[in-house]
Parts: sequence; C-alpha cells; structure tokens
Amino acid sequence: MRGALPPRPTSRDVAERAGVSQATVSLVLRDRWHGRVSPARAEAVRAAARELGYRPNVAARTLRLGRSRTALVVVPALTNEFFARVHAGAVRVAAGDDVGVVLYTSPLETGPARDPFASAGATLDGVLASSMAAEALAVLSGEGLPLVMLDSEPGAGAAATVNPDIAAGMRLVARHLLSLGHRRFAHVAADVDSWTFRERARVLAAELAAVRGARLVGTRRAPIGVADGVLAAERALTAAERPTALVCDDDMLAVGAYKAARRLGLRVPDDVSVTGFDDLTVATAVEPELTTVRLPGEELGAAGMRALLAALRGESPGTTVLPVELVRRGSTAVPPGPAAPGTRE
Amino acid sequence: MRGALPPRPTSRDVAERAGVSQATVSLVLRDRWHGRVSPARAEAVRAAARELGYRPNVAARTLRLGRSRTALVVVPALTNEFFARVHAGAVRVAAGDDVGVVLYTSPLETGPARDPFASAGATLDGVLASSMAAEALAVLSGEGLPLVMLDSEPGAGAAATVNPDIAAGMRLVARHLLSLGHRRFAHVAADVDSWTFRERARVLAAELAAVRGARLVGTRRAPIGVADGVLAAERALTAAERPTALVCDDDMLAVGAYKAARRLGLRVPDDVSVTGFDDLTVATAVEPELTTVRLPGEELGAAGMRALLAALRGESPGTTVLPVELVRRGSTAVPPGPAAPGTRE
DNA sequence: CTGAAAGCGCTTACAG
DNA sequence: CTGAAAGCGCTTACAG
Repeated sequence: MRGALPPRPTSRDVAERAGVSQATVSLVLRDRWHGRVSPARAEAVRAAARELGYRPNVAARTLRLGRSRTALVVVPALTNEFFARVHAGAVRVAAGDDVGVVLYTSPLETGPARDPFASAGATLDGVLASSMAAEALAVLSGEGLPLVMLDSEPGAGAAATVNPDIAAGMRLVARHLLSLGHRRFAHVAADVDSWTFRERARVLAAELAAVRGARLVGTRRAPIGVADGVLAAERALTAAERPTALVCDDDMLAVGAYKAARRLGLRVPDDVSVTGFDDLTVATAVEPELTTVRLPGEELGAAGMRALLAALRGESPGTTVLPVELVRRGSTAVPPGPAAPGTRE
Repeated sequence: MRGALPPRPTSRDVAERAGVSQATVSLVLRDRWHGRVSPARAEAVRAAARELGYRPNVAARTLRLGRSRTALVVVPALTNEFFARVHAGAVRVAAGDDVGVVLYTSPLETGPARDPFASAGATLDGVLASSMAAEALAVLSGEGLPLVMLDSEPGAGAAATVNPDIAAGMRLVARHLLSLGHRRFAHVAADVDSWTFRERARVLAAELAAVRGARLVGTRRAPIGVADGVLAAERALTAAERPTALVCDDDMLAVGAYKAARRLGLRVPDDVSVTGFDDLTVATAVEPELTTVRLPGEELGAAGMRALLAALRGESPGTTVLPVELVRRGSTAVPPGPAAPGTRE
C-alpha cells in the first residue's frame, strides 16, 4: 500500500553511517550496550540514527522477538462514554510500560462479534475485554492469549478479573431510596445479557426483599440509550401500580426516564425519583442533576491493564474489586403523598 | 511477554499436515491459487489450516510484504462522542477493505503530542487525523506516510482533506438567530487552536457584520467541557451589554451555557437563546432540547478512510466537503423585550 | 501444477 | 569490546 515514498532507513543504514555492525546498532538502540559497547561508539550510533531519522521496523522486531508489546482492548462500543474512559485508562497504563494498544469494538448492535483477531492487524500479547456478553467471551478465551476481563463474572476462564463493586453500588442506591421512604420501585434495566446487569438486578431484588413493604412493581428492559429509555420508563410509569422511584441501570436510561416523566407531567424528584449508574457527563448536564453510582471507568481500564501486564510477566493477579460511590444529586427525594420517611439516613 | 502457551502453528505445520510445500499453503490461503494449485490440494490445505486453527503471523507477513494493511487513526480524545463517531466510521470502512485500524488519541490536555508512531506497535500504511491543532500536524506529515486530514485546513500538506461544511453550519446558525430577531450575540468559543474553530469564529463575525445593527458583544473562550462552558457563559451573560443569543462552538459548551443561565435566573429560550455544534446525545438529553448543527461524525470518518484507501491505491482524492444540517429544537426563540423579529425566515 | 530458495529487518547467541 | 551469522514466519520470483 505504500507508494513511491523515500525508502525508510534500516539498522543496516545506521550501522554503515556510524561505521559499526548491525549488532552494535541494535544493542545501543535497545539500551543493552553498557559494558559491551564503548561509549564513543554508542554515541556515534545514536547520532547516526538521529540524523537518518531511523525508526526500528516493528514488524521485524515482533517477528524476531515473538512478542509485540501490544495488547488488544475489546469494548462493546466507544460511543459510550464509559468505555471511552476504560480505554483511556488502559492506554495510559500500557503507554507507561511501553506497550501499545489495539482497540476492537465488538459490534454489539450488529449481531455476533466478528473475529477480533482478524481485524487486529498486529500480533498480540494479551487481551483486555470489558463487559462482554457471554458468547463473546468464548471467542476471546479460545485464542489462548492471556486474558483479563473487566466488569465481568469473576473466574470465567480469565487470567484475572477487575470489577467495579457493582453489588455495593446497587446496594447504595436501594438503601438511599429506601431511607428516603420509597417502597414502590421500578427497575429500568439494560437489555444486555451480561454479568454486570444481572448483578444489578439481583442486588436490587435482594435489597427490596429485605425491607417489609418494599417492592419491585415492575422491570422494564431497554437497549442502552435515551430513546429506548423513554419508552421503558413510560411503560413503568403508566403501569397499574405507579412506582415512586425509577432505578435505572445506566445514566442514558435515566435521562430517558426524565423525558418520560416530563411527557407524563411528572416532576423529578417531586413526583418520581430517578437514579442512574456510571456518572457520565450527561448526569450533570440534565436538570435536576442525576443521583447516580459513579463507576471508576478510567481506573477500571488502568487496573485491568496493570493486571494484564502482571499476567504477561507470569504473575497471577487474581480478582480485583474497585470501590464505587453513590453521588447524591437532585433527582432523588422523599416520595410524594402521605408517606413519611421510614428510616432516617 | 507470551508465557508457556501452546506454540502457534505456522504455515510450515499446515504444509506438513496437508502434504504440500509452504509455498502452496501461502498461495491457497491468500486465494492466489487458481490455475496454479489443483482444487484437491487447495481443499487439503484449507482443511489442514482449519484443523490446526492456523492463523498467519501478521508480523512476518508485514515484514515480507512491506505493508501492513493497517491505518493509524488520530483523534484528540475518544471521551468526546464526536470523535468516537469519527473513529467508528473509519473502522467500518477500513474493515470492509480488510484494513485494520490502530487508534492514537493525541493527549490534547496533557501537553504536546507524544510521538504517535512510537506507540503504534504496528507498521502503518497511512494516517487519518482529525481536528488536530496546528503543531500536531507537523509530526504527522513529517513521517512521510500518506495522510488524510479531517475537519482541518484544506491543502495543508495532506494527500486529502475531508471536512464537514463548517462555514455553512455557522452560517445557518447565524441566519437562524438573526431571522428570529437577535442582534446582540456572544460567542462561547472553544479554546482550541485549530482550523475548525477559527472557521466558526470567522463566519460568525462575517454574518453579523452583514446585518445592520447586529453585533458580537463578546467572545469567551473555554476548553470544551460543561464546567468551563458554565464559567464562560456566565461571564458572557453578566457583561455590561447582555447578549440575547449565545452561540456555542460545541454542544458541551452549550450545556454549560444552560447551567449558567439557570444560575443567573435566566430561562432558555425565553430570556436567552443558545445554540451548539455537533448534535451529540446530550443535545436531546437536556431541556429544552438544543438547537445545534449536526456534524456527520460517522460519515466524516468513513469518507476520510475512503480517501485514505484511495490515496494508498495511488489516487489523489483531493478535498471533500460534507453537508451539515441545522437541527432546530427548543433552545432558540424570538429574543425578549420590545424587539420584533427583523427578517422572516 | 509444484517445490526449493531467497530475503523482508531485526536481535541474539556465538566466536573472536 | 566487536562482528559475522542464523533465524523469526511469511511470500514470491524462479526453476522444474
């Protein structure tokens, strides 16, 4: 694909210019020359490389070394801000260790994942995958590369798992709402078959079951997005038994819930409380600002990459759980009606 | 970095299993065998490859071929939804041509760009770069690789440029507001030194200059983001001469403007009209929904990649301009006060 | 129709 | 301290 470009200098060209052998060039440029090459020659090599604008051919190095210092990062979609943060964190840590990152966005919406390895265009040393649906996992682990999973079922055949504390996050949401006096909840759930969302549903149900009189009056599934969130929340809000709190699996769904409430003439939080998950930029863009669980996306990517790097060094990083935080803002309040708050917070 | 993994099969292993030479394996697997290898042997090779789970070593192929079928995509930041869309479009087109994409996010916020080629971890055939600040360009074009620029000054040493019609976009904004009767404008400008934002400022000034009585009462610069947008808009709104319209360079800045207005007790659009640029998800998340210019991010990335692919085939794709659209929503209205609309639309 | 051989650019034992 | 040589896995003239 490369046209009539000026031919790129090779290590041979550098060697010639510096008056040394190719071996010496390699030693010096890889910084393995101390005690093996005289300082004067080392300097000559560096000068020659600089003058020529020499850059080692990565393909040749990878072929020779059998490893590429490249990791594949797999996320469902980058247009989702959370995954963009995960990616940023992973890239930051990888760069610090001089490891490159190749990104693969698993096209969740466009059917089953195509082969991420075919499109990589690079030899890979390891894989970091986030929040994948169950089937996608099989493809990844089948490749035999060190694999670190993010926001996923622990111990599902990965060298390590790094998760935000999803259970704690949902527990904080439920207890916050319960302590405000809410008893009728609806769950606006992400219509995605993955551990992280199953976990949210499980914990919400468990927390409500533990409080007398508290109930889930409905669960509505929607693909993650504002428009689908509107539809799901609208149905939840117009059900026979109207909930006083809408627990949403994601901030985008929560924004949809705002819009649904508005359409129905309901005020947030006076008539209905709404909570999200993620703490995306949109959470503070809307009015009132959204009460949500802050998931440390950047840190998740960073910790995941650290675990992968450790696995590549032969260590066994195991499972890491990252703390999460409930950010209380204006979208939650005491429920309307005669009910007084049950517990105080 | 690879530990004690099962050794990956090579083309030699496939050849052995199929009872043919390595050359035949290569021919068959690259689909260059017609008329050169008998159908029976071709099938035997494919079967052997399948059974072994053979996957060609990309590094070796790249080294041999001198090209990698890999393009570098450079964007300022992926946490910005617009660039995530650009990336998605570029990846989509590249995948269709069996070209891989390596992503480099130029750390705008963390000082001068580090060398994107060092971190690439792959031999690159070409570069697609979006909305880069002027200095960043120099690094990219210096590499001697085919380069396509997106949303950038045309003819700045790139093989091709693909731009959304920024001038038309800003013209639509200005005329929309002018026809509503606005005469006092403030520009909440992105504090980024790049063509796309200079162009917005230029066209806004020109449009206002063309209408008697219309004026820019202030320009406030802010890094792209909600919090900085709030500050900038607050200053614009509290200046001696208060504008009736806030023209924002970006939807995030516009969201900041909403919040600033609210803090000051001003209603959008009754007291002040606000416009954005991009049409991000947030534009319809806020209330009232934002009047903004829809920039075709996905299509921009796709068209850019098409141009790069053409350049790599030796063609000269030149400059492409993509149409944009003004999306009128609830954030713009007739200005307050005695003023009657000037022109009708 | 098929195979043996050379070589892409690098790195690393190995010999001096 | 330094260099000649082998080889990573692939593809493509070239010879048969």
